[in-house]
Amino acid sequence: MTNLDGVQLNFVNSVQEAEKFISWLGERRPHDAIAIDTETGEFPGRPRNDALSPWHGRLRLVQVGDGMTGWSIPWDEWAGVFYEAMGKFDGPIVCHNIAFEARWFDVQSRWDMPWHRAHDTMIMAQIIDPLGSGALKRLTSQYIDPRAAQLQSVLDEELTKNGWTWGTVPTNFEPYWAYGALDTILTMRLFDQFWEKCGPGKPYAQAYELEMATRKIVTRMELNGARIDLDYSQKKYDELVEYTERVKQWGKDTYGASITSNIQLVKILEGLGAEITEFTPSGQKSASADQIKALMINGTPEIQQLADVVLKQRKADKLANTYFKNFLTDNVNGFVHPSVKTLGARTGRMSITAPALQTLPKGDSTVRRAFLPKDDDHVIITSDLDQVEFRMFASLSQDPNLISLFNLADATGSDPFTEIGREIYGDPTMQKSDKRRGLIKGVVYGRLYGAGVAKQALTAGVPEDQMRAVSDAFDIRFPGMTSFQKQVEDVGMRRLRAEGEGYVNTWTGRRLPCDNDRVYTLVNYLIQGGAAEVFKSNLVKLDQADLTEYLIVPVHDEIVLNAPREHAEEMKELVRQCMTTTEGWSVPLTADVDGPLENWGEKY
DNA sequence: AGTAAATGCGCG
DNA sequence: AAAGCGCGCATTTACT
Repeated sequence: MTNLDGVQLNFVNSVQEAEKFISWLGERRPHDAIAIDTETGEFPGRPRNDALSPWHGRLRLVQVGDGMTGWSIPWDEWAGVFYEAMGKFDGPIVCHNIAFEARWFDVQSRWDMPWHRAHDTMIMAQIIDPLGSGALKRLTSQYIDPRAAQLQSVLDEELTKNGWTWGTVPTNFEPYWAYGALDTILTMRLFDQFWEKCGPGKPYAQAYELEMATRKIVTRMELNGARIDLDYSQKKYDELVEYTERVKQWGKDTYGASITSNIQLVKILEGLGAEITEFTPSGQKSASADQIKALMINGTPEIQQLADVVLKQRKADKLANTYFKNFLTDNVNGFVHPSVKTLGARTGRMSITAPALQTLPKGDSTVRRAFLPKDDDHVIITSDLDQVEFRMFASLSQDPNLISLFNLADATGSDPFTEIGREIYGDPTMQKSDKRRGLIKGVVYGRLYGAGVAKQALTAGVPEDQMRAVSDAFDIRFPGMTSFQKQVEDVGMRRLRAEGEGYVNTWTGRRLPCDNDRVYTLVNYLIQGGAAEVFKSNLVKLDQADLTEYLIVPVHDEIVLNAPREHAEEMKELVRQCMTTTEGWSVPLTADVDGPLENWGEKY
């Protein structure tokens, strides 16, 4: 813990102050690094949320600082000083949440983030503590000086008192610019501490390098955006809303209650003689799709009709309001620019919001059809990793039989699950369409997620005895799977007892902790987290192949991209190579490529 | 009135 | 001995 005694906060609002700032910038300092931050706001009268979007809001302050001194520069009046300073400065630049700053500079300035010498203390914090909040305020209280939060509180009170927002507070209001300037100092203090764990030769060096490279690429994807067919989206939205409204009214007219209220729906169904057998986590009678589907099999004709209508209504509502509505409201000139957290999940997976492009329905093409290439000269191509988690699991388990079956499948171009099925059932004629393949997948993914045989049977929709037989056969044929799981859990338990926390380290050295009462989840974390890092490494390879400008969106183990119409086939081959990993694993981590497509939905 | 929790459902 | 992992979004209901 350090403290903030003696720090200096400055405001650039004159030629003299500007000269002092430029002179200060030339001084020597630890790491020769500076921190950069921005304050942004909505345009007066516009929605508050605009303050966070470089396409809707405006830059208000840009701040530069080191461990002891911070400068706030009002953007409208003194941007020139910032450009001059950045023209001279060639040392490391540290930000807290660099993606935010980089987007604003990209959209609203003629300065671009020099990623090759840039750092992010939020990424460092999330690697060091995957479960902690990355918020600067909290990190400052924990690592630097709890008093720093007070300045923020003063500012919050002043904003309220004066009726100001982030868009209307005067840039020369001292608590505002001082708060901004202090953030650079706090960022640099965090950097000093975190560098001890993330810098070259330190435990998290490889993980940090991978994350910074990923952040650069993914930020470019956010800026690229995804082109939306607005006419189609509007037409579908209108159709679907018209349908849902009509059905809801029918429910009211027929049953005098709302079929979109689950409580009321359960009452209606029971009134018709239905028996509810499913329950929610809190013990209430459930109106889930599974329950309703069961009623469609067992119920009276009237129950069946209602069940059918409810499921159709839910589907239409989901498509209209979760997808098409957001495409229409979120787009900027026909492109949606999603927000991607590159360390969104505790395992190191990414998560995407506004809109949630990782959750588009894949059962049919209705929603994905709305995603177009960026212009007429391009087409869409996509590339998916092949069973990446299972392949990593096989590789880590070092089970020779499992590994050789993957190699056999790859050599003959067949399906790994089918090869395993032939082995398990002793039936070399088994085909991919065989129903028993589902049980094989159930056992594999059940184990990857830590499910018991009962749950595996439930998911696969077969009797438990049948699933247990398959599971037992797995243990006999591939004993390495269970022994690997046991080993991971044993290490986790030992660490929990010795260090107070169970955890695994992925292949880059990243540390992934579990909840104390769920040590069994570590197997999944190791696989899921390791696969996320493999995928991120593939993004780096795509970047090194100069394909970043074509990238659209990452979906866990899939990348979607534009390809020049005339060179789609060459690009497919290049992408396939970048998405394939053969070094470092006993089973090749292969990838498939699809396209050329006129829209994302053509694949479905 | 605004926030949180519960519920349900979309994805890998 | 047994344990389904990780997310985001919309709506309804419960609570302050």
